[in-house]
Amino acid sequence: MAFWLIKSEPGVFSIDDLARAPGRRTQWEGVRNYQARNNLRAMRKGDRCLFYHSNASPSGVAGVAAVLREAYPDPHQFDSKSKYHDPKSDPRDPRWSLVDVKFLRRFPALVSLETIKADPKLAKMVLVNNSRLSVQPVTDSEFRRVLALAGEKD
DNA sequence: GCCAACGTTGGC
DNA sequence: GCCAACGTTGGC
Repeated sequence: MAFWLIKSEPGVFSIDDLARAPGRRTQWEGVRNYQARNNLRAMRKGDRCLFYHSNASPSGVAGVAAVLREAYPDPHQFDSKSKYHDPKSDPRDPRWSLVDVKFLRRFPALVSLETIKADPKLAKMVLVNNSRLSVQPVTDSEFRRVLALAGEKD
């Protein structure tokens, strides 16, 4: 099993929104960055995702989701009314992908970015070193460390 | 709301 | 292929 971190602005879509969604699942739509897209395409069913709240006060990891369905073409790229529309994407070779994720759990308390930055064991996290990447890999030990900081067991 | 960091676009 | 201009992300 692999581990990832996925970002969402809680004002747009929070972990509570995921927990309330039908089937507690959602399409992880709108990724329009190639590195993030490649990470989506590398996800496998059952992989775990840290659900990160960005542009929040404070920002931080709010809980855990799981990959339910592996990457397939993001339908919004072909919808001219969508804000995710990409007129340059060819339907025969779609440029953008998404995965479906499902809610696993919400942490009792957010693991804030400040906490993560202050933790020597998390100094190499992509989050700390490339804060703009919206879908990023997380190592096994980083994942377990964030769970520990959240007061959770594996 | 500001602005640094970063990715993308397009002229040449 | 270089790089300046521009747009976006996201912390603060």
